[in-house]
Amino acid sequence: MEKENELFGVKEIARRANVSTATVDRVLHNRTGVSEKTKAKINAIIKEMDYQPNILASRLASKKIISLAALIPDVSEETDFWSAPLNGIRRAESELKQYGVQVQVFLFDLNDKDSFAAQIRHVFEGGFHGILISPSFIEETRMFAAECVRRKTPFLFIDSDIPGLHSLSYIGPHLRKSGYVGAKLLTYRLEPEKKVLIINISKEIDNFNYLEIEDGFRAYFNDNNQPNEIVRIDIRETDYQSVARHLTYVFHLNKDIGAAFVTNSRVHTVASFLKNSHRTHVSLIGYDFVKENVNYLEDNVIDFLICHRPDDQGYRGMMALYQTLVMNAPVARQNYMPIDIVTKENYEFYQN
Amino acid sequence: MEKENELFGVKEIARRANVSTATVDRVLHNRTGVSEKTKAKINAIIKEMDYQPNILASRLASKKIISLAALIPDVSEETDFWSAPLNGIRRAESELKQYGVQVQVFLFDLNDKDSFAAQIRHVFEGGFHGILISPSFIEETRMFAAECVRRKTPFLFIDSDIPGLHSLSYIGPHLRKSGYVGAKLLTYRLEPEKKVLIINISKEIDNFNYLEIEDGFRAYFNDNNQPNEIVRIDIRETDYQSVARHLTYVFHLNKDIGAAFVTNSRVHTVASFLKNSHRTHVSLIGYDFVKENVNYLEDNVIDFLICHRPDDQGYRGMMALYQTLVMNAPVARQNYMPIDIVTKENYEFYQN
DNA sequence: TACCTTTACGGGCACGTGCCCGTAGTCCAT
DNA sequence: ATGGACTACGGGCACGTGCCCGTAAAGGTA
Repeated sequence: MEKENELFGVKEIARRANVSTATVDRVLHNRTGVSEKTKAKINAIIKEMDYQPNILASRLASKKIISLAALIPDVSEETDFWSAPLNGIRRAESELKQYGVQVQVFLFDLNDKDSFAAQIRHVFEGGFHGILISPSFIEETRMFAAECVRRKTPFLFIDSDIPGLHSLSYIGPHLRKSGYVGAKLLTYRLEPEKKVLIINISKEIDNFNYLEIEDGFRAYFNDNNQPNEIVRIDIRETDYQSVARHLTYVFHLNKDIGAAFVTNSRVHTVASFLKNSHRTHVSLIGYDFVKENVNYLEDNVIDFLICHRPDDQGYRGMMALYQTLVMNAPVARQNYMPIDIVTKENYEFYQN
Repeated sequence: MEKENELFGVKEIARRANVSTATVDRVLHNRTGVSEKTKAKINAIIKEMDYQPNILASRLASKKIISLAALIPDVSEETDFWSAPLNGIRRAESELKQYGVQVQVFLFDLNDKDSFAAQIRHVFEGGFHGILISPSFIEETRMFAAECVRRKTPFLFIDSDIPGLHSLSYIGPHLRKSGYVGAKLLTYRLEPEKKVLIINISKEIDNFNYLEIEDGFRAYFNDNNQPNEIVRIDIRETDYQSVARHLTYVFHLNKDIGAAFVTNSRVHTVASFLKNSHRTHVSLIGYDFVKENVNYLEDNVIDFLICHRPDDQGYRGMMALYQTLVMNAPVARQNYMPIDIVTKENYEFYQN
């Protein structure tokens, strides 16, 4: 069983053009030292036979390594959400290792804008060929993007997007639609006279993500003439005591709340409150497949979790950078992840 | 930026063992022609330095191609479900092409046991190195598996499993849990006095899948003391007229059916009936992301679709075969896919 | 004319592995 | 002693590409 007669290599091109493989190589990597005439001839042949370089041989022969950087939040005691993307990044790393690709991960503190900026500086010092970044702080990301454009370094965003910065791609959820799905699930069995509570727990003020999600959530109510009244609350402190205090107040003011929607992964804090205050009849939906949340899912306090395959986001992000740099294959500007619905019954099979 | 000093090749092993690379190679591929003493010495060195062969170089140097076969149902006018796994198989094929892997797909008619057997014969004539198969007919699959074992050809099942046949792996849903999830969704907003209808539409009698799903479905009712009465119906003809006739009868006998669960992708036929008979208030859940089903999802007739990433099943199946044959990496015997919940609101992002 | 520079190209080694072929050494039958 | 068969091993080419280095030809300068 022999490999089919694919003489479609540089040698074949060289043969047809009556030149050496070295000259073909120069054309392929558009280096200097080839006359315009020869160049045109070779390019014509390349195009005609739709030459696809053998990446195995290419990566084997090339001593150059490709170095990629990933800049994402560190896991904190608040949430281990980012361990999933990191996991995907590591998975990509081990796959790409033998192809001469090196990956370096830079972690920053989600509550510390300066650590983000500092790590960006470190990334630039490293002179990487491609960068994956979670654009957690808008202004800093803007400057980061500008510098990347200047250096012509491809970069891409995961988990949340900042449009218009010439990123190679965005890999993450369609947040508006995600909120839309949340509203569907939350109202699926909700009685019309009950109120719905939107809860946003976040220290960051300029939370672009949150606005998108809430917008989608409300859009569902409009589109479907959902009669329920919507109450919303912003909680700027993330500790349990503060959250409990605010929620106690809200539930005191609104006796007939039938369902609550938490716009991020801190839904477990709300779950804890509902359980402690014996309000588990309230439907609860929130985000992300993190341990604490799954526990409350198991416990029937959280009804549904919405997830966007964070592991895959990391993996695909790194792979997309590799594809661009090595095969310079085109990558879709928007790469929306599925909006997964996780319940007590199916979570054990959820593959992040 | 140079590649790190990894002298971890056969050359290094040869140097340390004071032999030539050819001898190391013989040991690595346990071919004959090496004395026991030398063999032991080389094996010790290999183990000590945890030698990882360079797959790039290996595949490049090897003229042998690896040929894989995929044996799956053809798309029919009844359902295009199997276009998704086929798609995943093609995706794997194009990725593996440059690694010297060839893929050949064999299609059979789901309604024709003989075409299945015939294609199995063709597969064996091809002398493939690894085989992916959808074990649609149990007896024929048994014989297939026995022959594979005799030939020492690795094979794996996708979409449904037949345990105990020494398949390399099963890649597909945990059907019992899948039925369990279906029951959860179906009863989520169901009133206690309403009845639940389980519908199985299938020409095949020995439908192992169906039994598993129904078992899981009923298990949910038991585990959660769900009060609803369950009515079930088997329909052996798959055309609309037959289905409508049977359903008309069932709905006539049971006035208070509040929800229906279809155990396979033919849920669209039921949806059509419900719509035509103005019974869209009945909650409806079924399987698989196929065009017709999505249309009724869009139309609010089907509430939820349960899916098991058929595309991914094909992709992962081929990749698993490749991993075993080339890197001879271990593959998990059971590879359960996520149980995805697809609704009108999130289907546009579902990536099969 | 002698020498230098630039342009345009070919030769050939390297990457790490697979594997064919050759051969020195040993043992045994003629 | 000669020949044949077998064992245990080394040499070396090939896979397709990257890229260093060498060089002939053309053109320019003193």
